[in-house]
Amino acid sequence: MRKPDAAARGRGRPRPIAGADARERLLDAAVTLFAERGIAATTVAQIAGRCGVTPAMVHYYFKNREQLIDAVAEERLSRTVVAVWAPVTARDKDASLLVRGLAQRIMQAVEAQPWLPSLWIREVVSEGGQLRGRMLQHLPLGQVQLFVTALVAARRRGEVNPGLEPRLVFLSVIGLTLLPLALADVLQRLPIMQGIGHRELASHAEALLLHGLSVPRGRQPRRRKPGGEER
Amino acid sequence: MRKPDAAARGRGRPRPIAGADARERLLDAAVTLFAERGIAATTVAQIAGRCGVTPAMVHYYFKNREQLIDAVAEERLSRTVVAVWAPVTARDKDASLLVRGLAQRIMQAVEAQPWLPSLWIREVVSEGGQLRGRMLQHLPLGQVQLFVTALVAARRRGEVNPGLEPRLVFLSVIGLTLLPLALADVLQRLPIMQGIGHRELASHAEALLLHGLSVPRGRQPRRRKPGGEER
Amino acid sequence: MRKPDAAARGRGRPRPIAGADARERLLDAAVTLFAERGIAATTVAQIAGRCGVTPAMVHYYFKNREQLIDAVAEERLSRTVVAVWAPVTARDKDASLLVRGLAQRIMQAVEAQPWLPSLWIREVVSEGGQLRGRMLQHLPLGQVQLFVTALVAARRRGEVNPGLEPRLVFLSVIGLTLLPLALADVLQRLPIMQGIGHRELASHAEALLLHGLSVPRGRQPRRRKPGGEER
Amino acid sequence: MRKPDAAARGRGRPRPIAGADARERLLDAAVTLFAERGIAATTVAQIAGRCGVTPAMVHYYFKNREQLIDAVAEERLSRTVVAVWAPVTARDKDASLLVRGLAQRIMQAVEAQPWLPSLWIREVVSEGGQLRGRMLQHLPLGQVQLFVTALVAARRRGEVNPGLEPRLVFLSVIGLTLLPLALADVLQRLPIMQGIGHRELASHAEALLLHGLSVPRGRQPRRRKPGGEER
DNA sequence: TATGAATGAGTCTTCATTCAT
DNA sequence: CATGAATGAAGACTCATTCAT
Repeated sequence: MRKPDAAARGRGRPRPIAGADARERLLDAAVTLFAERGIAATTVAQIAGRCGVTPAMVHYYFKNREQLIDAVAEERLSRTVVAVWAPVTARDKDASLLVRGLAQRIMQAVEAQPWLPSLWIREVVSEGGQLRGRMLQHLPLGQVQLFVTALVAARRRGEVNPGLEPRLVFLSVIGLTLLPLALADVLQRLPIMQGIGHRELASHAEALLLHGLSVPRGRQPRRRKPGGEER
Repeated sequence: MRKPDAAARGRGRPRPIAGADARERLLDAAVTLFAERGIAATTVAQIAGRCGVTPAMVHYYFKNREQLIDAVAEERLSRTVVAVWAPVTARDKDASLLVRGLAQRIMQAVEAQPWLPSLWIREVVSEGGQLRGRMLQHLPLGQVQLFVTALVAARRRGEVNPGLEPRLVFLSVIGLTLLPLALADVLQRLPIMQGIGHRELASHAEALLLHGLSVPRGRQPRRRKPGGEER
Repeated sequence: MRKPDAAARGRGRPRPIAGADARERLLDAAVTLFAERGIAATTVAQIAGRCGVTPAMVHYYFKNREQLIDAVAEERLSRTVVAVWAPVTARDKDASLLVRGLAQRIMQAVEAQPWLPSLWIREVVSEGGQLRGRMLQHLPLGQVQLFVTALVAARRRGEVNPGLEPRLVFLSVIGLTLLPLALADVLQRLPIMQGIGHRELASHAEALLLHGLSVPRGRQPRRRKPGGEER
Repeated sequence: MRKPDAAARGRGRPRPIAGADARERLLDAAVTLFAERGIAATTVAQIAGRCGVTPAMVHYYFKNREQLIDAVAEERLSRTVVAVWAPVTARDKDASLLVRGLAQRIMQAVEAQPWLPSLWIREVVSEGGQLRGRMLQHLPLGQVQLFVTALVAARRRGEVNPGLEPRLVFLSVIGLTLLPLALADVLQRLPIMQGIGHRELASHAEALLLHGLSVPRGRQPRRRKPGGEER
């Protein structure tokens, strides 16, 4: 257990494939382990072990544990976040399309980077998460702003449920996608949840989001009938 | 061994900071720190320090770090969870009321236990969370089952958006409440998010949930047209 | 060699004499080892080993290697320095007595603290010495100033070799005492140096200092005959 | 293996920083760093870095860290020592001239090799100094012997202060030159020591040494009164 | 109850050293 | 000559845990 190298060599695990980009492979191992057990609970030795190298190698490429985390934030998480938000432009007007697009890109990102939900939930969303600060700086604030602005406009035009707070919608999208996705593996183990996979999560979230976003009947412009809904 | 409280409470022994029993105060400190920085990043010494006692005392009361975590799960988290779910009974039929009730009780619980969102998000929802296993055993599965069953029935009666998966609804409630609440303190620091507090989060979530839960116009019973699910 | 404990226990070396002030014993071990091999070359484990305890104990008492060094500076070196300089008062006028007193107190200090010469030479005198900065703050500058002032006055009164720089005299004392003392153990191994011990070093230094300090004949006040001595 | 210089010198191979041979430049960097921070605190990488090469190059030229230190001793320190002692011959009889000569050559050596005082003080004089053993073997014992013998003779002839120990005189010279020189840079930072440079150190040391070496008045041959040694 | 002293097991980090290229 | 990649060994430091008092 002190030297997983010996154990790892010999098996079909990734071995020092000379020339292969060790740095990239270390980052992959790191991001996976960070998602699996949390950054705080992941040791440099574990990351190294996954790649069949010694802990010293990790320092060779990253100098610091801290800088390794930086690299994960910038070269893994950040890129994913950009990919999710980049398609949002000033020309997008339709609230439903915007929201559906965001949700779908998140689901796609998770398909390719299964570590995303757990890592985001634990290290960005949670108080004191180790990637919070790092991510705040790398957030595509411009796109988020566009997203919010478009929703505000649509709401003003009466195309969006007026009970919603436009600035919170993207958080709702995250809450309805990443959070259940982070729980996906436990769900599968629960007998009650049989048959629920990513596809089901996605369609549920989309149904809830899109209809929830739409304007309630009683609130239709011009056809408002009195009767206080939602408190 | 778990409860020297009763025995100790009666006497007038000298205590560093008069007040609640040491054991309870340690649990409070633990749950707070666990929420603030995560279980893995919290040392026994930090917990002890918060109560003005030595780490040895923590072992006196809990024997183990593991057992301390157990105690937090059972005597803090579990109770809160029960309080949230207990009111769900077999008699509840109205889906809206069920969902609204759940959401409101979650918000109330957070008001009293501010550590809830962070702790739940990081240690229960996240993969490998240290409270996952412990919570699964303490989940009021009976109530959850009632909740799901009621939704299934309501959906069958055409009172619920058929695009939704009844078994996922309670997850959606969590995703729309605890996740944004866990981010509340960061939001306050963002200029764009000025004016968003618990109240706004609650009303946004409720608006989204309740309307999202309702039946879309085109889907009203009696006017059901076959096929045509979203994707 | 990894665990000197086992080896050390059993022998007549200082063993965890319960109750005995471990902190003091650690400081003693530290100062000795620092003198023997230099601060940079002394590991925390070596210091602990000398006292028959684990390296963790060193951190228990000193938190840091750095703070251990601080403690050595303040609680060992500094005190010795004070003892050497404290007797200098504003009432001392006689240059010879001043210099002889300083030299003698240094020799006495070395008798009681054999680590003094090596430690001072390497860690205070040498460029980048680890005790330089720390000692500068703890130097009894007041006394040094008195010493210099007295010499300046005596020189002005014609009682001191005018070729000397009063501000450098105390450095000369150090150079003539601590430096040879630091070499004492090598000297003893050289056949040519047989019979030279502390006593001989002291009397040699004193003879050189006191006569060197005195006024050369050709420079006696009132009897000055021309003829440029000392360049 | 020691000298690829000759072979390399002829060619026009690409060098990071054109100039002296890499090996010589590494030695220069090493001796400088050794003086600045001590041998123990100097890493091979630091030495390499100063020359713009990789640590591996240091091993190419010196095989070992130990052998690098050897080379510094032999090819830097030793040469300087020889230069200082070489001029001492069996024909020198005058004690003053001998001592003054030694002192002056030391000062000259320091002018050309500023690393000398610190390196000598820390690594030769100090107990356990890393150059002690190496220097003992390279000391020009013959010349030292001549020096001592001449002083013994002069003392016997009544030309030298009889309170001195002839074998210790050269140590006194070192103590009065190298030790203050090692402190020179600190002194400059002290306001009290303003205006004290190498020149002042030299003249002070010479004044102290030469007069200290001379015969005290009361001790002049022919006027010796018995008894009455200092102390 | 409560603590101070003590430790073993680990974690991060540094560094001299090697080696294929 | 020269380097980048890689490592073993060690060193500082942390922490949960124990135990005598």
